Amino acid sequence: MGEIEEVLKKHHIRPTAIRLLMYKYLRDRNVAATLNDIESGFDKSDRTTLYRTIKTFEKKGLVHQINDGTGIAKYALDDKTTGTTALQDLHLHFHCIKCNETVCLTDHKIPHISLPKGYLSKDMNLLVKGVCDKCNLK
Amino acid sequence: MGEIEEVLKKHHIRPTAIRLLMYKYLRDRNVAATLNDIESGFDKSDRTTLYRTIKTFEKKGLVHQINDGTGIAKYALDDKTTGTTALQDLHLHFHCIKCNETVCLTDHKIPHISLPKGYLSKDMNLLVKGVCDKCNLK
DNA sequence: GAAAAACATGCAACTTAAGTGCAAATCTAT
DNA sequence: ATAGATTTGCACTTAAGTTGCATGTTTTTC
Ligand SMILES: [Mn+2]
Ligand SMILES: [Mn+2]
Ligand SMILES: [Zn+2]
Ligand SMILES: [Zn+2]
Repeated sequence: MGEIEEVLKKHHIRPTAIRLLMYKYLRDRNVAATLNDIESGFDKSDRTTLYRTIKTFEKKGLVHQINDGTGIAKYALDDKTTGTTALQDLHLHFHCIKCNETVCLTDHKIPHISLPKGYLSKDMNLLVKGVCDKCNLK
Repeated sequence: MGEIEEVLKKHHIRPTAIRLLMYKYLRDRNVAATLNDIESGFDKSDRTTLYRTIKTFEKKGLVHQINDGTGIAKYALDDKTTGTTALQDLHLHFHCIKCNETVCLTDHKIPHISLPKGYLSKDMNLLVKGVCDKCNLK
């Protein structure tokens, strides 16, 4: 029961009711969620609170934002199997142009990229657009 | 004089005054432009017209949209040094977190990426965030 | 070359995601 | 218990993107 509570506390997030619910929501979902998705997942709560909650999660390193080219921000829980959040940790994101869903391919890392002289890399995002396995079967 | 006209015609775009100006604007710029950038570059013209012009350019394969994570669409001319617009052609984009500018690194291609079984790739976007050469010197 | 059709432009209005201000509610620490 | 800090909910704002429609311009047809 207190398992999620522990996770939040470890990230210095006070475990309020909504935060516990949102964490569960994100954990039980296997695709990235927009704020609208999250809002639809809760009957009761207010959009602003959900917005600030996801931003708190993001700031505290619990979720990461994904930009899949649709212009609408999506969010997914960080992969906590790797203890360290190094730059090597950067995985690729896949956006399906049929079902519009976006997933983290956490074990597909971004290969090393060489940059022109003078350029310094701090972060990377590799987005692949195409058709996902589910949509491919149909 | 008719050089730009020829380029537009080749892409089945009628060479109106605004279109010629926007093409020139984009060509003489070495960083990707937002619609606001373009708007600021012209004293006279209307935002909607500029919007539809850039969308026409995009549809006809003259420019490509770049999503650099700022949430604001940017545009840059396609690289016409390579005659073919194949999937191999995909280059990487660099967004400087200091000056907020985004550039096409057209000769830095995206390396081959393997996907899980069933996934089909149609397009890719590799975005690197960091500090550009100009900002690095300061 | 005039008329019709097709396309481009400008203005206003709409849509929607994102973000802010502020007061009420809740939680934490003294 | 009280004071201080944080969280929540509601109203409102912002800004990019987009569409409808009337007018202007170019191209095609006859
Ligand atoms: Mn991810
Ligand atoms: Mn580019
Ligand atoms: Zn799909
Ligand atoms: Zn810079």
